[in-house]
Amino acid sequence: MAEPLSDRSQRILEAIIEEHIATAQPIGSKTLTRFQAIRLSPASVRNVMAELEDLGFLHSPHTSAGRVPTEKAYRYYVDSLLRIDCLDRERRDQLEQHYHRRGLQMAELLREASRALSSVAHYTGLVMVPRLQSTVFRRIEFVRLSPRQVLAVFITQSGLIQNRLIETSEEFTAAELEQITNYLNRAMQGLSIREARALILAEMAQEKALYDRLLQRAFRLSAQALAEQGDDEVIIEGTSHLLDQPEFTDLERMKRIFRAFEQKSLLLSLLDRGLQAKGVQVIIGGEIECPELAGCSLITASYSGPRGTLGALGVIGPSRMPYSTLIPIVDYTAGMISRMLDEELE
Amino acid sequence: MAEPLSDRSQRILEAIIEEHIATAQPIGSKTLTRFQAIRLSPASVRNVMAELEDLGFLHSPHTSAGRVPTEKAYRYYVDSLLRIDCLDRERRDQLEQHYHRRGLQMAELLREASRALSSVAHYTGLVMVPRLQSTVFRRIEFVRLSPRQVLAVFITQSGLIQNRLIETSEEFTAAELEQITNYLNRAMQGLSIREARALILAEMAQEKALYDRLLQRAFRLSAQALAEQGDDEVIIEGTSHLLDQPEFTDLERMKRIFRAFEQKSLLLSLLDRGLQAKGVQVIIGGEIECPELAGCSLITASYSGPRGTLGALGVIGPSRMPYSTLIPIVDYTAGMISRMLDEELE
DNA sequence: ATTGGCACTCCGATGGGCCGAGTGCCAGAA
DNA sequence: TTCTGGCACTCGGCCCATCGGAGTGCCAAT
Repeated sequence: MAEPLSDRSQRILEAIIEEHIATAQPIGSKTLTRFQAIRLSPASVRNVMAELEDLGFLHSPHTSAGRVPTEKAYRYYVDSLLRIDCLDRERRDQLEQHYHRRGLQMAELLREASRALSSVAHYTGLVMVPRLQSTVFRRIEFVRLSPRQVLAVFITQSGLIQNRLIETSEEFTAAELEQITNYLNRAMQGLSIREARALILAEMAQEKALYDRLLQRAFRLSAQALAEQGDDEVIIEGTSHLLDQPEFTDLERMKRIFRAFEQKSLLLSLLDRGLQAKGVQVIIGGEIECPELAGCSLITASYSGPRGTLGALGVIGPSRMPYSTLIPIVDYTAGMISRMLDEELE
Repeated sequence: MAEPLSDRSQRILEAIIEEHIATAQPIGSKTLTRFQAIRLSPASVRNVMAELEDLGFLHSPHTSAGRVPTEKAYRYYVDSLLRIDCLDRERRDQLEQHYHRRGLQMAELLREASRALSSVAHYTGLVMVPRLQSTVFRRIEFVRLSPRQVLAVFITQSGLIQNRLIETSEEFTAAELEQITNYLNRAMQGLSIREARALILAEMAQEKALYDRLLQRAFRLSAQALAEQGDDEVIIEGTSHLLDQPEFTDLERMKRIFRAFEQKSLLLSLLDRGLQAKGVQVIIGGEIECPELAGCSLITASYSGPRGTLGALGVIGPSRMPYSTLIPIVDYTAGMISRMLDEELE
């Protein structure tokens, strides 16, 4: 599996990849000789190219076209060749500008992040909204709206606020609600929403044993409040940038991609992978393991609040993407969001 | 301006429009003679067509192609020729299926509506989220999170729930917050959010006259809570259906449209127009008054909660759209949403 | 008023020929 | 052994000419 490419092969491969990323054209041997890094005749370059093709790094669309990098080449490039530039001043300023407005709610902040990503990167920005169920409970509050309607508001340690309208089968007085609120806030302190919910369901299972009628009702109420709820959890911005890519001439392919974008669960599972690793992650082409997104790559990074990882964000586009400029953008954005969440929540 | 088209001209115009909507092709005289409604020779049809072209209803892409309806033709068709079919059983069932899940929050309900519209109509669905500022205030509640953080939750008569995290410059005790809550709920009963905000700002202007220190702080707090806030107010679903339209071969045009979709404020102003009228409204081509959406049409209808109009929804796509099937779908969806909102909120 | 006929126009598909870019291979230079 | 210049070859893209079909406008006949 280990292919120790010679220094020369590496330089040529790198040049081909970068040139192809820039022009979207197949690259020929003569073009390459114009690079200073390559002081060789076209013929020599051709030999190397033939070799790289055998190794699976290049592909010829047809006999008399140049060569195009394969996904394997991009993988190798990202892993071994790429030196990640520091984010240049101009782009950094552009990114910063998006966050001037302070005091944004988390939801707005994340949307702004997606916009920032897409507009600075000129690619489609994705941001995964934190999964409520795995964040830590902080506070719950009930507001009585009418005899049979209660509004539950709960806040997580990471600052997510969620509210839920509950139709109750029995009435609660304001005083009862206050009692319930106090009890629950004590009982669920420090648990994740998921744990809190499990706790309540467990208690409810022993309901017969519960002599305290109020408690019984409290449990029922809070179970409803904490119920799993699949709100849409991926924010996509800048899909129109995809249309500017030359790859776009392939209509069918574009349709596939746009359809994939409408399946948020798909994107969610992709971003989920970015949650695992610490730094920036690059998923290339087939690694996405999703036929609709064939030929696409994804750059993701996770962001965190004061108490650990919250979610992931990134950009998506054709595999021929300027990894060296996009990686710092994604990285910086993730760091920035993390910082802003830290500040905002105590 | 009144052009009393002869019965024969009308029938021919109608046939051309419907055939063009179905096939996306220019229609020739011979094709038309295959319709039973038209018992004429191609030559006669040609005479009528020439006439219709002079009147501005038809357009020839070039000499030897058939004719294509102009926007004026679509306008005339929608206003005078179209008989709106009742929504057929199959489509109605499809729509109903989307709303099986009960107890949705309004935001989810609206998203589901957008999905339903797009998937049944095979067009792009738009739903405008109710404008908070113009809905009627029902209840406000403050929750103290930390010494300097207060969560404001307010609910409108129409059941919209909004929460806002407020950083306070001074501390509030729980008791103070409760007092403030009670006062505000009394003072703002029955006002729109906008009015409530105006009231508070007016009171604050006379701040010097306020001897009650608590009241003063209450005003400041609630002004922050009710501050205008431009959350994104249009839900778009099913953009990929646009890609299935034959018009899509015109790449530049599609790019324009997708870019327009990213400017939510644009769509908002369009849907706003739908708010004025009572029933279904059709906006055709140039009437949209927006160069990015040239050649597009929009079908909208308004939906309402128990206390009046809340927002608008609809579908958007190329002007060559099957108005007769889409209008009932939009109409039914608007009615359905209104009904569900009625039920849900008392 | 309607229709059949006819000449005309123009698009789009088809196919040949040419050009240029790029390749592989080989023999000779370094 | 490694590199390079040269050469024959391949193949896609472009230009152009041709041709058929669809549709039109107009006119004379019914």
